[in-house]
Amino acid sequence: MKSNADSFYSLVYQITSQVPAGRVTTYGRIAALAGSPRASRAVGYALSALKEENLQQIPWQRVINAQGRISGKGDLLRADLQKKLLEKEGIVFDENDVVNLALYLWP
DNA sequence: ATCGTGACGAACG
DNA sequence: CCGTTCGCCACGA
Repeated sequence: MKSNADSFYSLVYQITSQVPAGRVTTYGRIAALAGSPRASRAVGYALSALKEENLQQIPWQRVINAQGRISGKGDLLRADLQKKLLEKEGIVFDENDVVNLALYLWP
């Protein structure tokens, strides 16, 4: 059986909320957990729809791409904020602003 | 139902 | 490192 009131968006938010501090996950990973391993684009689309209210309750900053890098397309301010928030949680970036997913990837 | 769009992913050069 | 190309999926008009 499938979820009823939970759209793909809600599912993405639910999963994102489960990511603990000090860890990160990728769009593709969330898509897989949501039941669609190839819906990575849809995941990013869902997070882009987040409003200020949601930003307070959802750790969107812990979601990065499979290359361990921040996307924040069209909004570099948001990308800079994301990096700061992650570093604050203990995440370390290398000289190229890339995170070692082998160390922080969740689940 | 069809089309355009997008915080993606992997493969190539 | 960068840019390009193709494929995948969900959503709104």
